[in-house]
Amino acid sequence: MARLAGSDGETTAKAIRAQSLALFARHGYAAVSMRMIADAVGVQPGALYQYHSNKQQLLVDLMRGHLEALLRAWREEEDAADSPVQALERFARFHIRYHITRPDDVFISYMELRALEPDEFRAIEVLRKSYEGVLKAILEAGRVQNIFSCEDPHVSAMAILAMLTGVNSWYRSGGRLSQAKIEDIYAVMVARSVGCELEGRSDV
Amino acid sequence: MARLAGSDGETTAKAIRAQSLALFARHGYAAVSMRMIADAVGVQPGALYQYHSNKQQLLVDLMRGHLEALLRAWREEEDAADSPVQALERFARFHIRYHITRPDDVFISYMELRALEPDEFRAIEVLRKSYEGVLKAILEAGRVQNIFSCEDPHVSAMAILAMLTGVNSWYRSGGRLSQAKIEDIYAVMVARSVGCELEGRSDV
Amino acid sequence: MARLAGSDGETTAKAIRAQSLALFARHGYAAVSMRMIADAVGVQPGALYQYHSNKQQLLVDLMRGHLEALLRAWREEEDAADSPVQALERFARFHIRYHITRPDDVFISYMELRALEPDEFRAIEVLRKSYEGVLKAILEAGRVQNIFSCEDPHVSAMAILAMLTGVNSWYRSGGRLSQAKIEDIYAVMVARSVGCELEGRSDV
Amino acid sequence: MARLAGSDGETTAKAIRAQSLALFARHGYAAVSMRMIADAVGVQPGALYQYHSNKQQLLVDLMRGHLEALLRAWREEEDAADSPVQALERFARFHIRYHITRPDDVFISYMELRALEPDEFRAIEVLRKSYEGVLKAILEAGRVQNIFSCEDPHVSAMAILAMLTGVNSWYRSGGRLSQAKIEDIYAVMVARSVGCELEGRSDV
DNA sequence: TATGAATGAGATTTCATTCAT
DNA sequence: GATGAATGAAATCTCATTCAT
Repeated sequence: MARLAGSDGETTAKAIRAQSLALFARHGYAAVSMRMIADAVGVQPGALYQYHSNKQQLLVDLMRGHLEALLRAWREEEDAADSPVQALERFARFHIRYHITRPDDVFISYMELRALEPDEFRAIEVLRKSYEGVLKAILEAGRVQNIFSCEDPHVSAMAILAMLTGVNSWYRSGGRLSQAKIEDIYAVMVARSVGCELEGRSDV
Repeated sequence: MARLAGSDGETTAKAIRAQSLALFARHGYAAVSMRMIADAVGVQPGALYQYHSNKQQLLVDLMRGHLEALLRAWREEEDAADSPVQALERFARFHIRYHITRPDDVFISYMELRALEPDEFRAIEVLRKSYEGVLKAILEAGRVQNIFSCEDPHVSAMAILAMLTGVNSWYRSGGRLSQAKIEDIYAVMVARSVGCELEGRSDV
Repeated sequence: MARLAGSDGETTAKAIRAQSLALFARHGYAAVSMRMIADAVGVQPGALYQYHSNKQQLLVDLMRGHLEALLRAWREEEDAADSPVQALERFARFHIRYHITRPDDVFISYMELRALEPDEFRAIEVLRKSYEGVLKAILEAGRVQNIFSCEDPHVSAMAILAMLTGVNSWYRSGGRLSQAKIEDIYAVMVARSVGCELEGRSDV
Repeated sequence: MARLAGSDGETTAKAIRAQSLALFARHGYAAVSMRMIADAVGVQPGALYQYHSNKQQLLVDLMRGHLEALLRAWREEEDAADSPVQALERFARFHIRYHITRPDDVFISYMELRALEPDEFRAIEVLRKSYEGVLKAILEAGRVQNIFSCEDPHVSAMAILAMLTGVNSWYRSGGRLSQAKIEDIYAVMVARSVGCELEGRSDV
């Protein structure tokens, strides 16, 4: 019919983001239909096209939103005064903390890259590589200062990111381990993986 | 038309496995149609139903085949005489070696669990947990002998598996690093993550 | 949002007529969406419904506007003192001149009759037959005076109108032939088709 | 379900051609849905895609089929021994006879060119221009031999084709005039339009 | 007078699957 | 063992239209 009394574009836009994120993460982009999203939002499928020009663009908008927010958050978190060891710990803790609270964004931004058409893929890859570059720079700085025993910063960065992001594959909030404890455990493992012991935590 | 001269069920069966594996890995189960698989194999879609009763069962057959082969391979690899440190290194090297050569099987067996219907999911999970149990047992053995500094064998096992399997996300055969070198690097990182140094390799 | 400063109903009405005419002529009524028209006009689709109650009525308004203007123009052009030959030449020249400058109106008024619902169709047919009657009357007058060799005025009228209107299918303003030259050529052909030579133009 | 007992591809293919031709001619390409065609044929819409890869290709197949058959038919009809006057009469009679029995093919092949995408349009235009070239060659031959008073063969060809094809806009089989009589009338008009009288027929 | 949000219907097309041959 | 023809359901997306603002 027409606009329902009280309906509001911004509210609908947020609901579409939230519901499509949850559905894509749970079932995968290809397995989620626009009808499923519309049902979750409480509108007809056609209404989704007022907000995203097609299904692919909806996915792109979710990914771009996540990666841009992630990069902004790190820029606020980082401290130029950190030593490489401090920077590595800060990064590990930040990564876990940021990712653990947004498992759906994380999952689709890493797993649904294959669903992107070439142009969209390239645009998103730029953002993703930009974040990977943060960790690589930290490792490289530690390596040239002979603080890290890290033969190949690229491989180490990939391994560390895989390990850190892997938390999301098993973490459930309210589970046995607190978020802070998980940060502690992983910070130590990350440091050790480049040959460092974090001070005062050899007991972990 | 009837059977083409020279067409052969076993050949077709293998081609279906190979092509569906590659397609599911590249695009995801939901994004691959039976027609795409049939085209890749060189038959009509209806022919696929001579080998797998439906699309879901085709996926299950691929996963079960992979996981059963993986467990068989480990049983041939393991050595009851190993110390926990040796066992951990053997496991790390085995995991990388086995997985690096079967990236498609690995990928779909981890990523397409969500595409399984409940009954099929449970059956596959049993196999998967059985393999995770191998690593957990090694870690637990090292922990009780005070060889590993490993507070929580379950968390550590998940972290290590994530890191090891993560190789597949960036490894390309013929790349800069040999498979043996990658095994070395990861064996050291895995050992360090539980507080051990592998002998004679502090230079890695 | 309310009315934009400076927006003006009459301007919009004219723009809707101009743009819908061009789009219907180029792509056909059924292939043009209200959204396409709105985009061309520079308004939202809903705004179109302030001027025409629905898409069908928009088409009817275009056709009626054209046919009524055509009949008015002929009434101003015709000369009761003409002989049948003069009247036929006048009609041929008028038809070409009037139609050649309004190709879009002409095209949709002839081609989109099939898109009209029965009631609207009948109303438009009355206007169209009224114009065809003009030519038929001229031919009939020439026939009864034994000036035209024209066995069947109806068939001849249809043939002549098809030929004359056919100019629009290839004429492009600024092309090789001037409008006046085209009028000359067709006036001669029309006259000859009923067995007459126009005076002083046997060279054409 | 599956193939119905007794269903047969060639039968269905012909039915699709016949029904889509009739529907496109009556309502226009854009106004006809695949569902309408499927209903007329007596199959589900999806079955149409076994015969034509999409709606556009269905239209192209209809047009190409018509134009190729038309050119083949003329090649069998033409007689190299004809004088220009004889050739012109033969062409006029052939054109009317061929087109009058295939009004739907004719209509869509001339009117739905605008519905073609650029590549398809070019391919069809080649065929259409090839047929126009037949008439132009006849006119040109008569002009250089000073038999036809025809200043511009291209314009005359367009005018004559418009007139001849225009028959389809009013002819109904079983109507007042026989097909032979219509051929006679038009043959005379066409000849006169280039300044010739057909022998023994000045009475028409 | 016009917008912005939405609807309900329907468009084209693809899908997994079936089964007579 | 495989094809070729078809189904019934569902996918993505567009459409004309409505109406609170």
